[in-house]
Amino acid sequence: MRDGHRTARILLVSRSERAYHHGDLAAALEAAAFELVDEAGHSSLSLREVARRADVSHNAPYHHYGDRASLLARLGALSMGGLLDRLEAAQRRTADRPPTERASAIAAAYIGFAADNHARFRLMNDPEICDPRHPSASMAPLLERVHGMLAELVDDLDPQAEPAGRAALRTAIWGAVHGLAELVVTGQIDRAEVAPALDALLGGHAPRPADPSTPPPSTA
Amino acid sequence: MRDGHRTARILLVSRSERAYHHGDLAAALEAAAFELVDEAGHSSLSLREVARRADVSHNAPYHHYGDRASLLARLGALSMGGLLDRLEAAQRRTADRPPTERASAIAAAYIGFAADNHARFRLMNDPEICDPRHPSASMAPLLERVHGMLAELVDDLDPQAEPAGRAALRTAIWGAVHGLAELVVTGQIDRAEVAPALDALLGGHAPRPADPSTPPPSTA
DNA sequence: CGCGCATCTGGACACTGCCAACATGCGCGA
DNA sequence: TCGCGCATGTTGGCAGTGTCCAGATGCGCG
Repeated sequence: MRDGHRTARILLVSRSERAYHHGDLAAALEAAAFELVDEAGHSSLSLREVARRADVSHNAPYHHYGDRASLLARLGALSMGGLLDRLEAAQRRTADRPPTERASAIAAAYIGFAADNHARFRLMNDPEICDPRHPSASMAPLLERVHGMLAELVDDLDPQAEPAGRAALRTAIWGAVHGLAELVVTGQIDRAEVAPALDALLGGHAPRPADPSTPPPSTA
Repeated sequence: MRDGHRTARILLVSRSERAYHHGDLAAALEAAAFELVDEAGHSSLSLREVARRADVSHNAPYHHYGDRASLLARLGALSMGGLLDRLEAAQRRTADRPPTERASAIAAAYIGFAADNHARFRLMNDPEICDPRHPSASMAPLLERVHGMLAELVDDLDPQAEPAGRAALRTAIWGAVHGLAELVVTGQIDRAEVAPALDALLGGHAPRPADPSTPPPSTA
């Protein structure tokens, strides 16, 4: 440390040359954490490595997140937000198209997000991190909106079904879309197999498999 | 340690009163590991705790599994074996019934296993542990058999579809069943919602939701 | 100006996975 | 039958981790 004048000028700007207070450390931590998650999955994420990448001490994160689990829960909620953005974009893009096409577009968006964000998708579906049954789940309102979209969709697909049948159809479709996403993420099926399967399921015409109009979500 | 005669007689039988060689340590380690997995999920499993429960030194497991990942992979393969057992039992039980009923029974068995074994189901579906793309995946032959069952089933359900359609229907059904299981495991839907959804999906009559004829798999 | 408190720091502890070196005793060949 | 090799077990050690504690820093408000 102390070597005569001030402090050693290490390569570039080191922590010692920065203001003591960071400014927006929480965001920087989340960005660094997403970097790690995308690189190697959330199970190997280390709070200390996050702090290192944000160029702060190993204890700084504790002033923004009580513990590792809280950080991961936050990342999960952010990821769910990213998924929801894609779903709503697909919904808007097909607002004036027939229901089957809308259903296909939304399903493709769901699975596309999972395929583009393996690690985040697994993170937000890990019940040890984001358990919807937990009372303080910050994901609850987001899940609510996903459910809402699904309900609306199924109502459009089959307007004259009685309530019980609609509920059953809703969870069936949800399960199928979610399951296909999971199979892609775990590498059990190839992404190319998704569109035909969706076709078989919804009967309608699935949109082109690639979905370039919605870029992968940024960290923010 | 040394307190006069022999060695301290600690409560019950301690490691020091046991034969130096264990006999079947591998099995004991797997049993202890499954215990931990079932209690708190595989992410928090610690090799040292496994060794402690098997009453051996913290390094003994390394002579049976190269590292933590290998132990978990082994547990994953064992779990997959348990699932396969249930599926084949359901298949045998409905061998002479109509295809839709057989499909319902097998789907219910799949989801029932997941519901009864949350932690093991998650373990064997974690791509960081059991990646089917990995060449040395010991689960490959098991997955093969699951695929075989699925193929046979879909062929029975729709005998005169052309190959492409059958493949699509196969992954669609697989995805739906897998997705419903995942939704139950992550707590996003209740187990009771499964049967109606399967009904909506397969059209047929699903078997009773509970499935008492196949007890939960033992550790072995 | 000065005080409080959110923020950030280094140090410490218990725990972990894994490596290296040594101990034990079963099984097999001479 | 002996004794030697090697799988199986042991203790010890290292680096890395999550979390707690006590102190340093500096922004904002009286």
